[in-house]
Amino acid sequence: MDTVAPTGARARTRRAILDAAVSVLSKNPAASLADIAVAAGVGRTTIHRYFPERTDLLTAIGVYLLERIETATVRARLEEGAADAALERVCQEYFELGDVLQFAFENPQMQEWTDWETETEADKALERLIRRGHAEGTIDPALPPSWVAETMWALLYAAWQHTRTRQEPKHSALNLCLHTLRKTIRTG
Amino acid sequence: MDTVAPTGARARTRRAILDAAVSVLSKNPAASLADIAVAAGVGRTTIHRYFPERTDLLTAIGVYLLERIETATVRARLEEGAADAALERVCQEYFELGDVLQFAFENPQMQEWTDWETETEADKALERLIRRGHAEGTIDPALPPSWVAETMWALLYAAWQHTRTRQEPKHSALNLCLHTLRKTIRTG
DNA sequence: CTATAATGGAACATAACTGTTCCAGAAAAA
DNA sequence: TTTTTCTGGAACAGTTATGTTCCATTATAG
Repeated sequence: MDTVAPTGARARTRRAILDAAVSVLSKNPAASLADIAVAAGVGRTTIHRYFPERTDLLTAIGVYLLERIETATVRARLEEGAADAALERVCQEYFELGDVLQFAFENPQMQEWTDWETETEADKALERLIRRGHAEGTIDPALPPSWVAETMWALLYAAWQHTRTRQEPKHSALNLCLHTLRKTIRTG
Repeated sequence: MDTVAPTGARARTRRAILDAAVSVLSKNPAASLADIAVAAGVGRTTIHRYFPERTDLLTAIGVYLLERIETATVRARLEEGAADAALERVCQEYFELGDVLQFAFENPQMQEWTDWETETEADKALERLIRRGHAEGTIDPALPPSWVAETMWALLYAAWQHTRTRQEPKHSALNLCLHTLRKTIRTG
């Protein structure tokens, strides 16, 4: 029950709850804890054991998402190769986040639950990358770093949306996304 | 009290409720009717008079939004001039919708409240426009019409977001949006 | 095997929102 | 002014989600 020394079981159920919460809340932001409990295959009481109040769960989701974005960013190894290629790599990594993407977009209040506003490592790394692209000439210097980043997120959302409404396979949506991003950042 | 013959007052308060609802729900999709009533400067009872149940209000918002998008589309006069120029015009019109934009993005459930799925006149006109652009050569034929449309909406969202987080003035965000859209649809 | 940790479920209290009714007062129309 | 329409607020019942407590059961560790 302590927060310290999380045994295997505790860490596992905690994860299960968080994953289920993201999945359920991304489809219906107003879902109840009972809904989440069912999706997690867990008793509602158990959820309260891990997250005393609803807000505790929400803030935990916040840091969980940030972690996942963080690791995805690291995986893309932004410092290697040409900046535009690295940007495409990270775009692909983010695309794989799926649920997380949808959740973050459709729960703007997230920004209040956690320190979403304060710049994360991922944010900074991304900004560095784009500035490097500006210097290299592989990314249009007319586009501010923050705008490039926001555009990428927006295109990711559009791509995900595209797989949803149209029945299109994920890879073709991702291709459209990358193709569009490429044209967007191109110089000139 | 009848639905027919809406006197000036009735139409006015109805509008006030709808506007307040869009404004409030766009910031907090889980807001209560009491919150909306306060924002509208109206008693909660009055809301129930106009919209007996919550879902009635939500569906009404749905058609209201569709109407506003519809008129914005008409204003852009999509049939006139070059396709890419017309696309920029309609993008500007949509940008002006503000709240509506944010609301539509952050309430995906809207699609269940109303016939959001079924293609509207605006959707069809937009698709015709893009196909025309394909034929003219002013819009990249490699991009399916639905993707171009979704990209435009995504960029609009990004632009609006950009005015929010950064303090940037609206016009410069719109400029970035249009600039990016232009590059996106460019052939090649 | 035994002891501890972890879980699920029932039961309960509480709070919040929804939807309804009723009535008095304000606003508009006649 | 008189009449009709529209409105706000109070009061209420019903529903739902939340948060808590307790206990029996299962899994895990030692």
